[in-house]
Amino acid sequence: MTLDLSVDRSSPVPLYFQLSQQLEAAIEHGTLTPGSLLGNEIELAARLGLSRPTVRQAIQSLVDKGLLVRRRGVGTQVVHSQVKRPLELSSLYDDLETAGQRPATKVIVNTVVPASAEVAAALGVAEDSDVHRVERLRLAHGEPMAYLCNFIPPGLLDLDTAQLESTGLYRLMRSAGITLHSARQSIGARAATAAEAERLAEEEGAPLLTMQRVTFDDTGRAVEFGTHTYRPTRYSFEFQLLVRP
Amino acid sequence: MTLDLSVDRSSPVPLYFQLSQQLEAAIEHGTLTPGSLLGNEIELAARLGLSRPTVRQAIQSLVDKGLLVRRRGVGTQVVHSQVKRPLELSSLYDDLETAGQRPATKVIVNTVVPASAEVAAALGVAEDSDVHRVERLRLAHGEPMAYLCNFIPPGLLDLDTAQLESTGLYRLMRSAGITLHSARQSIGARAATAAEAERLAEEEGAPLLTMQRVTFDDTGRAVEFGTHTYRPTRYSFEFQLLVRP
DNA sequence: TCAATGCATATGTCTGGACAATCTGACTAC
DNA sequence: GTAGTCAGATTGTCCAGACATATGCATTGA
Repeated sequence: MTLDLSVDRSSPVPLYFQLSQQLEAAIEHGTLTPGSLLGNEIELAARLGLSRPTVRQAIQSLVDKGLLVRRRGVGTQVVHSQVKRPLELSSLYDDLETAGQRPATKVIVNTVVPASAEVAAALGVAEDSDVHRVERLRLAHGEPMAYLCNFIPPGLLDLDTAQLESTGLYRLMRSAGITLHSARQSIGARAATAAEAERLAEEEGAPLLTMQRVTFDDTGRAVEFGTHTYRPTRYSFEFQLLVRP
Repeated sequence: MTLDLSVDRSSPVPLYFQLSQQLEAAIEHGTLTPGSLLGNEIELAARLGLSRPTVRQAIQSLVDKGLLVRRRGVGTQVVHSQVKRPLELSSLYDDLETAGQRPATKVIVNTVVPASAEVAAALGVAEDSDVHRVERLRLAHGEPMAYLCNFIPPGLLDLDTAQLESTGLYRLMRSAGITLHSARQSIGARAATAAEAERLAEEEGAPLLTMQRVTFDDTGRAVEFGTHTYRPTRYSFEFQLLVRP
């Protein structure tokens, strides 16, 4: 069947982006069935009144997302597998919200402390200089799910306790004009200490999932250092990986 | 300082790739210092005798890797942060080897079994149909580090015990002509059972790091389903994330 | 029967331009 | 002095082609 594609040249949305969105919708919707060929680029460009580079740019963006596979001499195929979303720089809050769980946050600590050696190294600030320290308990359906301890360099954003309880840290940062760029993560496990067990309603010695993360903005500045502990019976890290060709 | 860039038009290596490699090397080597502007694309193209799209393609590939940031009206900047490598579809074997540890593998089980419901669903094969089952103990410096249980659909590759002990599963697959494309992973934690504790030289009830993974090739076929348990005192998952703009 | 050759097809690479959108900084007007 | 305006610089988007190269299939040859 011929796909119903069209572009609006009067729109400020780039043409390649209009096309890639329509193709992605068609894949998502099942109009483009997995394994089917997309039809060659030249003909597609002619049909839409676009140039081949523009069509290629649209296709390439979907290849990067893992939705399409190109084969020279063959064509462009729709990957047929349950590709969800590749791993994003997401916050636990957003994860929970999209999963339909209603996340709640209880701010335990929201203060300014001198940076320890570890925090100073992670954030790239001087030792003993002031940094924000935020500790939060994240709940889902009223049950504790994770304990989040974060350090934030001063002057980046207002850390209002009420705001911290109503949304996630990443969302606050983005709305403060910070462009998140990359993060370095480490995921491990260890036995709960007595204090941790108490906070998360677990037993001492119970296995906990741990995550440490340093987040950088697009200037390379560290904007956040976090040490999180999760209840493994309530949470696990799920993500999709793509090979870089 | 002016960067020493050049391209070899007689080489079969694409021009944009030659350029991106030289730029990456310069960044890695410190010749291009973090935060410095790259100089505008037009002038760079003229200096190298290339067209602007070619130069843009080279730069774009480094932007995708997170090494550069473009800003309209400003220029292209070298990100200054310890960007290592974004998360790749890597095997534990390769990870250990590049970390300088000498990995060893002991194949515990290498047989063919009927697929359980869980395995059949993950691999997309019929329940009770034959699949390979491989169980391996991965050691580093003679110490057990992880217990790997994998299921592989039949007919994909020869599962030779000697080969499994001398290299990793992913490497075997790649050399069998399989093009790995994506994987769906889940990382969690739980307490060790008596049997698991014994295999990994831990105590019963000790926290273990767990990973489940289904790997797909570029046709969307599932080529491997694995259930791994790691000793959290010896191993953690470390990776770099990039935001997709 | 099976292997080698050749051809059509599709993507990969590259060119040389054009105009638009955005950011920075300097200049001007109040 | 401050705010608004404008010009220059730079990347973003787009075009119309050209040739290279890998793939799959049909044809040809042994």
